[in-house]
Amino acid sequence: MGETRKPIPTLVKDQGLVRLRRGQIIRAAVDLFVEKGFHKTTTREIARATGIGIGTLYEYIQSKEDVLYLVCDFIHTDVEEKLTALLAEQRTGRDTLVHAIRSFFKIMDEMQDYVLLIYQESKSLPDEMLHYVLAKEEVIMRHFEKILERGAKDGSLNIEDGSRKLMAHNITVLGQMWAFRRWFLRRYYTLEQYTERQVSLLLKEMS
Amino acid sequence: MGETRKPIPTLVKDQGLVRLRRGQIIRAAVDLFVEKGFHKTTTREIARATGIGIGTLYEYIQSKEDVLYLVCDFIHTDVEEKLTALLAEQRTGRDTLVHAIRSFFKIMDEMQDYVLLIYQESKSLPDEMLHYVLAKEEVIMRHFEKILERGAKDGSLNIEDGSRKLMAHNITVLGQMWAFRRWFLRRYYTLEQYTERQVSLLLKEMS
Amino acid sequence: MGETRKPIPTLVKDQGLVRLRRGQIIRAAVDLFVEKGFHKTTTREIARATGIGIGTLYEYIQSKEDVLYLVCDFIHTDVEEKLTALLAEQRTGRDTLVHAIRSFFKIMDEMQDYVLLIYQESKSLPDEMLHYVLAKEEVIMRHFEKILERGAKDGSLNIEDGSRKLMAHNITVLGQMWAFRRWFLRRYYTLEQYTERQVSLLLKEMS
Amino acid sequence: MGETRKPIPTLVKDQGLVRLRRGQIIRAAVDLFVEKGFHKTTTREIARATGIGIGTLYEYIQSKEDVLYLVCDFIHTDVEEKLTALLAEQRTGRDTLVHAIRSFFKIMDEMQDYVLLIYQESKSLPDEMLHYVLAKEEVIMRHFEKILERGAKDGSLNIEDGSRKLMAHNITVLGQMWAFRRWFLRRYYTLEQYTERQVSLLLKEMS
DNA sequence: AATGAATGAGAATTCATTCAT
DNA sequence: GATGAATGAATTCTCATTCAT
Repeated sequence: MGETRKPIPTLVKDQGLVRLRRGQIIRAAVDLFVEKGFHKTTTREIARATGIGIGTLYEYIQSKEDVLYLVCDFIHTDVEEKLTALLAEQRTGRDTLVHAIRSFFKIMDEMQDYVLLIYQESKSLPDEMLHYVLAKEEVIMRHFEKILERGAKDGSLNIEDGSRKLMAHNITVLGQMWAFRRWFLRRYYTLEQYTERQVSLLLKEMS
Repeated sequence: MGETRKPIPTLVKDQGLVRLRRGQIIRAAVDLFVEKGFHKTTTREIARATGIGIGTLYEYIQSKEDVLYLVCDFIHTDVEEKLTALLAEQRTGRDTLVHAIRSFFKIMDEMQDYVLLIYQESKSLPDEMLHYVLAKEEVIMRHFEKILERGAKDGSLNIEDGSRKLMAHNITVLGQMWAFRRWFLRRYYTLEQYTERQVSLLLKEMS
Repeated sequence: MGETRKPIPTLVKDQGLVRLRRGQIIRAAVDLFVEKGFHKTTTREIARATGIGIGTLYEYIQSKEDVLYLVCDFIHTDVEEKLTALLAEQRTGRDTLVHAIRSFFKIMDEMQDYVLLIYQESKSLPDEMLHYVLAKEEVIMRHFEKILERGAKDGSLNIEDGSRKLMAHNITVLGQMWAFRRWFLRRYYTLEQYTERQVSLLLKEMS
Repeated sequence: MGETRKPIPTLVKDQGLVRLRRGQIIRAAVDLFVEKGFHKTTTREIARATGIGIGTLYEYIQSKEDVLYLVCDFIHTDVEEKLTALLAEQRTGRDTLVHAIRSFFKIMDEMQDYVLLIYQESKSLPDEMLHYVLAKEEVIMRHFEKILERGAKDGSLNIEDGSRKLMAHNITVLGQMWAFRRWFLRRYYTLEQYTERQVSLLLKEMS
């Protein structure tokens, strides 16, 4: 597997400092992007919210798109870390899947704004960066794929090989939709209701 | 039920002319938005592609956002019309649903670019316009809801009342995702495969 | 002979207006460039001095370099027109040459600042534009070349073919140097003295 | 005669070190200026090419213009040194002149880029520095003036006093033009041809 | 003496919108 | 109704210079 992250050039040599400042930039930018969207956020606002000068901002990035990429990457990494942590305690087969779905939906709920952000703004990324972001998205899907694979092997999940990708895709998408279509879903379901019904739907297919 | 469309003010009195010119504007703008996105498309480009002067453009709209709204509304209306047409020949119960899903997925496939457009750009609409767009989205979902209702009544679909909204939502979303996540799905499935597997998944829940 | 001028794109359709406004822009810019140089003149200053808004300026040009090109082209055209006018009354042979040199040196004196401008700023032009400017420079040299050719033919000037380009070059350069090195020459010579001595020098070679 | 060089203030006390570092700076900057021009070269680039930090650069100079001055002065000094060396073996009268011209033209050929640099960028110097640079230019002209004077005295050159400055000026300028107008001259003459024809032209005047 | 992170004034350019014709 | 020239606020990004370490 190749590199999973595109390195963004910086004029600053001290790598520790770069990590620190970029962390500050990301935290400031993510809120602004959520609030006003990428296009309506100005670089000056990002700098001000970060607590640094506009000139300093450009010591750590090369273009406004770089900030968007850093933000997208940060969100994906965060999702993945949480997912990985939650899946550390690996039970077997079907149980793992149920557990994973519940966890993932919960994460999607917590990170609503960020999920939305990626869905709506990642199109503004330059091609190459977009590829990296989509690759990360796939990494997340592959978590579910692996669980499905395990379940198929130990006999607790009944799913043919050709449907595995699709099922992993569905799980991911239905989780993200809790965030993306909250304007609709929240009117009729709580997170728990939404989760349990989707779990039931998804498992019925695989019984 | 309230108005289903927000009237956009115009300086021109002749209603026929307004409809004509706006049609031209929409057709020009939709292609530009698909190609470069809403923000990167300029009003000048819209006017040029429409074949009218920039001043004339502003006789028919009041702001660039108006164009985006007209475009979104046009797309939704198109989807709905196609859906309505395809559902005119109403069979009963489960058959109708399967037919509807297949039709809807096909429409989503044909209108890929437009689905994408709405997913990515509707956030740029002013609040009020966004509400109208989301309301239209619901109208589409309600099509499926009604079919589900009919199926429940005639006994051919086994679905409890509380799950109906969710199911309609899932159908809609999974259809849209064929367009939105084509970068992934196309690698593994054809439209037919995707459709049949999703149909099978959705129906198993309701057997 | 190919096109002698590079067309600069404009957003304004009315060709008469374009000529008018560009004339205003050139007149404003040439003074600013003479006074502070190309790099230290801002586009806003050019707009202000022209009496138009910054946005309007960019309706008539595409970049700051365009203004520099327009200015360089204007100066060259001006020199050439003056030269052509002065040479209309064509005497023969050596007389014409003497007359031409005197005229040219006088023009160089009148246009000192502009000659300087071209010598110092034309390097800031994009490659293609620079070629057009150098081509114009050659057109001016060719005026002298032709006179030399005529003189050689009618026997009043003794110059071999291979030296003609060089001689035309020398005349042009020594004229321009009256402007370019005024900081030195003015201390010791008046324009008349400079002219007569150079004429004498140049003619001695060709006797 | 006054000072021939403007002292540039430095924060560093050790004079030897100053000379060393400034030498490095000049060598780095001259190439950059030739390649991209003064304005498009950044101080950061100069520092990097010199192999020192940007902070260190400013220990040895006070402004970017200082670097330009150091570079111009270096070039002039170089020209002068080469000229002086070549003229050490002083023959008499007319021979010396011919020898000097040939040498000078050769130097101009070797230093093409640098001659161009001075012609195009010295205008960016602050007034006072510009005066020093022009003074150096005069020093070079005076070399030729002296030779002409000697030739006049020993009878080998026929030139009246009032023309001496002009003749020295012409020699200098025609030499520099080999560099400055290479885009034209190179098409028709080699350095040797150019030199011999100019020598012949200049000497005819003085026979 | 050396360093390089921080800075912010300033620059070119864009673009939605207006309004006189 | 149609037009398109005029506008200037807004935006991204640069870069010479400083100063604490």
